[in-house]
Amino acid sequence: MKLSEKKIQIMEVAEKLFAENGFDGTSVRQIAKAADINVAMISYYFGSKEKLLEAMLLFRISDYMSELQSTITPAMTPLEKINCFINIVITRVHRNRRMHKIVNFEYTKDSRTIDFDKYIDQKKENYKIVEEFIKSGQQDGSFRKDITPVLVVPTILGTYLHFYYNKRFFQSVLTLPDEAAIEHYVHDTLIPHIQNTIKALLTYEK
Amino acid sequence: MKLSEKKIQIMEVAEKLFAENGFDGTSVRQIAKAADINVAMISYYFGSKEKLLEAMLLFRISDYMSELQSTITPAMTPLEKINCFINIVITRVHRNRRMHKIVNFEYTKDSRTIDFDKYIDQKKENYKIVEEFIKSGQQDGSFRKDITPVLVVPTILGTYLHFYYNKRFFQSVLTLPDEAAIEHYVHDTLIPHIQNTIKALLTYEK
Amino acid sequence: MKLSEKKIQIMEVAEKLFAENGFDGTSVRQIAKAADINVAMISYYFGSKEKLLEAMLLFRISDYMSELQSTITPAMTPLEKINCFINIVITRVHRNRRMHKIVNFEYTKDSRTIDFDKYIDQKKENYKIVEEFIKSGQQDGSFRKDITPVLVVPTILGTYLHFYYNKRFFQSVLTLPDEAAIEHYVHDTLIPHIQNTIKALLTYEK
Amino acid sequence: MKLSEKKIQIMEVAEKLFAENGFDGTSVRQIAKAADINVAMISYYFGSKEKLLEAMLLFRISDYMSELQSTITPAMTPLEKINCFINIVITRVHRNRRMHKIVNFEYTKDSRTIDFDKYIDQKKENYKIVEEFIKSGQQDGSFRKDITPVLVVPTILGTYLHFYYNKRFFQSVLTLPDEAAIEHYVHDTLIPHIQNTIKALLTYEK
DNA sequence: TATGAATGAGACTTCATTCAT
DNA sequence: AATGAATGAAGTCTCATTCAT
Repeated sequence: MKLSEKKIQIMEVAEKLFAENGFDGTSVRQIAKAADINVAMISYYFGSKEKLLEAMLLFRISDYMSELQSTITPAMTPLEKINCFINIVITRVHRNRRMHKIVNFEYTKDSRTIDFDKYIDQKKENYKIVEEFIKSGQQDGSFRKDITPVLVVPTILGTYLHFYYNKRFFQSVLTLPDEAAIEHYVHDTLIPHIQNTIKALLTYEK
Repeated sequence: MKLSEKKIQIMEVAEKLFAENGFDGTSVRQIAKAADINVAMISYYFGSKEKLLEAMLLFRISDYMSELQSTITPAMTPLEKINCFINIVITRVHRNRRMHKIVNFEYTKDSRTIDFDKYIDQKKENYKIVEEFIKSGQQDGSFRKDITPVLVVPTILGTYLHFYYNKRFFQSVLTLPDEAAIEHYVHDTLIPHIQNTIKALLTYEK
Repeated sequence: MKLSEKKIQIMEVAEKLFAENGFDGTSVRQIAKAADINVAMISYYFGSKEKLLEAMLLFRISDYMSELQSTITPAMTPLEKINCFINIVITRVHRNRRMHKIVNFEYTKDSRTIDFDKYIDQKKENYKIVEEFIKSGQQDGSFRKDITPVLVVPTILGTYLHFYYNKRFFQSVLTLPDEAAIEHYVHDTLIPHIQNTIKALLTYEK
Repeated sequence: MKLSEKKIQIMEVAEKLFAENGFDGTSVRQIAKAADINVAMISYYFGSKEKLLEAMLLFRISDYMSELQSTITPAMTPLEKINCFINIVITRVHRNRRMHKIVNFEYTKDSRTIDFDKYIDQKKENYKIVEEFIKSGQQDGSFRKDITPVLVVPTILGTYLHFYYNKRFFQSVLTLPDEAAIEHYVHDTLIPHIQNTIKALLTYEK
């Protein structure tokens, strides 16, 4: 499937609406109207509404690959690696926060008919990387040994996730008037907070 | 609105289905069928599908009040208070995880027409309590001073949230075959992990 | 069927609502609420919504009988009789304008299942009376001979009817702020206008 | 909104059914069945049942404009003008009697949500025209001065209205077996009757 | 006698998709 | 390749009535 400009435009509009109103809460008519195309185009281009979501996922995921390997070098200490990972992953997830929100919700559905395999693969990749970093830190003695590596990811992503899902609340509490302010807050305060938290968790001596 | 047995049954069925398939992804017909009642009963009892959700929220929230005040005593140290809070809140949220999932999603919708006021009030209460505990720990010198109290909640709840949203993944990775096993894991491992994390964050010396 | 107080109250409420929103546009629930009774009462008392309408008609019609014979005396001239008739009939119809509006509309329905026989009988009575008056006037030379008596009634009732159906319009044009003002206008201006019109029609020389 | 053949067909069917059974008494299913289209088409074409009625009104009204100005010339006497007006208006109203019946009823509803503005505008136009004719006749001395011009319209239209609403009664009394016979009666007898009545009213000397 | 609960039918509308061009 | 028209299914809700007490 080639990515004509129209297709991309449709996927971007769909991502926005799916994130705002949910997959079931968004009709193809809404998408068509917002993307200024004919309703029939969606079935015509993607086959169905569900396949549009799948196409959008693939589009976003392919947008995504292997920034990690090029910035995290073997010379780094395990803690530097973790910090670097947190920075890259949260930045990424924040950039693609809409897609992540959609998946997070749709993936848990019982009646699901959507194919999330590619997304799940990537997710597992992330878990593996973090586990490796932590284990190497545990081996060289810089990290505590009584940490379950697999639970570190929920703390990293969950903190961001909860922040984003309650965006409106934090906007008001932290006085973040617009998207730019949120952007800055994520980079200047939230990411350091998460890095701090994980560093403390991994290196704290009882 | 009195709570007849039928009403409660409908709300419980609805909660389950809303959590599994989303609010928009669940039809009143499905609910009626699963609850073994006539479709018209939902409008008859609650007025509308949306009001059913609101009634269910109130029902769950009223289930909920003031366990905190009776278990957290002034004699405790700030750290003990925080640990106690984490334990109670995560246990609670886990017990009502379906409701929280539903709200988490529905609340972010742009087109929302549902009244979440009571729920939000409770949420704000939680934030206030945590902030107080942290500030008192900061004053008596037991906690670091460079922590943003408001960001501690996302780390607590977000960790649980992310765990629950990826339940299937963790079930397979951590070999948790059934709900009982998950229950034990949450209490025996996840809650301590979160307590550990927060303790480290608050008391870690650079 | 005895006319308990409750029954009368229900019929009066029903008449008001039927006149305001039509028979199909009024639900038994609305009636029950407005009359402050249980929904089931309507079926229980009257059998059905349609039978309630029929009962209301009978109630109003029996309210109604034979004022004419006692006020119109043989000694009157035909014109006096006509004028007296106009006065009595318009006053009556105005008093029962709601019922007349309902009947006027429901009676023309194709899918009608309501029994209007009693009402129609009364209507025919009216036509006969007017015809008699006119014919006697034509015989004694006081009325023109080229008038179709049966068309005089539409002019009398139609003028009032059109006035009432466009009540809001006339209220604004004629500055009639409330029901009392309308009442006065009907008696002081509209009835004389109709009497004038009919007198002119019947006695005018080309 | 362009007027495809299907749309017109739907509007005509709807007009018939609304006139026969009322707006509330007619379901979109009935309309769809009678027009031999899918139920969804009504929403698809018009948006809703109410908007279908509004579209039908506009369609009929646009059918309607400015026959008056081309037939009523300044050279006519006021009486000729009035007679011409009666002829045109009654002919028109009779042609569109269904629409007028519908509006007459729906417009008086308290719970009304339908936009009748265009229709009302036209109605007001009619009133203005009649008033002008009458006033000019009163000025040149050919009409009586003690007539309320605004009450002349109810007499003109009300007479016709009452005749039409009691069609079945008059059919039997006047032996009018079919629509063609009614048509003739309206033109040959009813319109002259109304013209006679108004002429008498306006020119009669006490 | 009187009522709150409950019901099946049917109301209007919107849905994603397909058809004919 | 692209689209406006059209469709059947399903959505939520309200209806008048009946049931069980």
